[in-house]
Amino acid sequence: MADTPAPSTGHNSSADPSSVAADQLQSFIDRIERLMEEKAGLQSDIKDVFAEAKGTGFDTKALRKIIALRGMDSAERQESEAILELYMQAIGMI
Amino acid sequence: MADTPAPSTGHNSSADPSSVAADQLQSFIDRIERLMEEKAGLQSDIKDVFAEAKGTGFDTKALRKIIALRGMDSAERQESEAILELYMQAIGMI
Amino acid sequence: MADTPAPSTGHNSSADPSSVAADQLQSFIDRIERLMEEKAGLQSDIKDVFAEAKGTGFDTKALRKIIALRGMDSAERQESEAILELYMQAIGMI
Amino acid sequence: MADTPAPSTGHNSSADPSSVAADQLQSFIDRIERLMEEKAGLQSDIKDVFAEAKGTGFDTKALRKIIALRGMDSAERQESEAILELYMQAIGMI
DNA sequence: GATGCGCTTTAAATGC
DNA sequence: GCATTTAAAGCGCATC
Repeated sequence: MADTPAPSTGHNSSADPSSVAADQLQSFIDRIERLMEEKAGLQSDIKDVFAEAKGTGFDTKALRKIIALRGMDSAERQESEAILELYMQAIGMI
Repeated sequence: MADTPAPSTGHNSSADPSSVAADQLQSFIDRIERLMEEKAGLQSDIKDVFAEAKGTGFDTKALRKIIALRGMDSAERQESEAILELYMQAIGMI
Repeated sequence: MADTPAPSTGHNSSADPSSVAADQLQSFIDRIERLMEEKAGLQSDIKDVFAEAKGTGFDTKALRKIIALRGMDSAERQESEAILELYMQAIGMI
Repeated sequence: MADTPAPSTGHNSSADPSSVAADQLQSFIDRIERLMEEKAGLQSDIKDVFAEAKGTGFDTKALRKIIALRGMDSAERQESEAILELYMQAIGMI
């Protein structure tokens, strides 16, 4: 995994800014890709847990909703509900 | 179709199946929330790296594009190789 | 541009099954693509209306929700709510 | 296209701002639902054509892929042409 | 009828 | 703050 820094040009003096930039670029890309892989792994784990819950008989959709509600602070939750109700009243749904 | 029967009051004898379900539910929620937090942490790390790259003078948008393209590359290649076969299939030649 | 080489070879006798198939294929593709374009146009119109509503001061998210609710029959709506409540009770959210 | 302003309540004084808003809301909802219905109709038509193609002996999956690939083609091409420039931007050469 | 996959749609994040 | 871009979720199809 050691990134062979091997500058292909060979004459990579520190005075050559574009090579430095290229190295930096490569480094940033590597770091980001690494983090993205880890993130994808976690995403996959989450998916697995949902699947397990489903296998145990839980309703996945409701589960997601609960988690979303928990993550919402009650203020914005009430806000959202208030707007919705307002609109529903306006068009006579309630 | 809810299989989950009457959720009852707080106290759980181990003979109470709905309490077991409640515990399971809580457990699933906890696990998922935990994983989501970790994921959010990584997301944040990624953001930081992009910010750092930007501070170093790189164009964030271009950087994102490069990473996306790198990720697509292998998949795309396989796709391309499959096209001909697909066409043949489509017109019933195979 | 379509790469599919037009079977315009003139000597396209009806005894050549693959040419017939190719023509049919082209026809199906054309019809589907045409319909998809129309669909995309409508999709775009919908987007525009949402944007207009937003410009008038409406909350887009709530608007979407109302439309979704209207499209749902009350039975399944109650069902969903019941499950959610059940779960919330189970974990002590209500 | 003439939007029938038709205030549903009937006794809608023009001095009541919330009624105006309600009318607007109703109007937006109607327009969106109408467009969505048309869209659903087209979707259904597309499905029918696929079914017909399948009945004629074509492989539906392959057909879908072909259409998707054709649609991607032009976009992809533009993307590809932009890559070089993007790379150059990314390493600060432009 | 249930699972997996791919596409559409929706929510969030970023940049201007 | 708005508008674009990107990720995630939901949905519908096809298959087994």
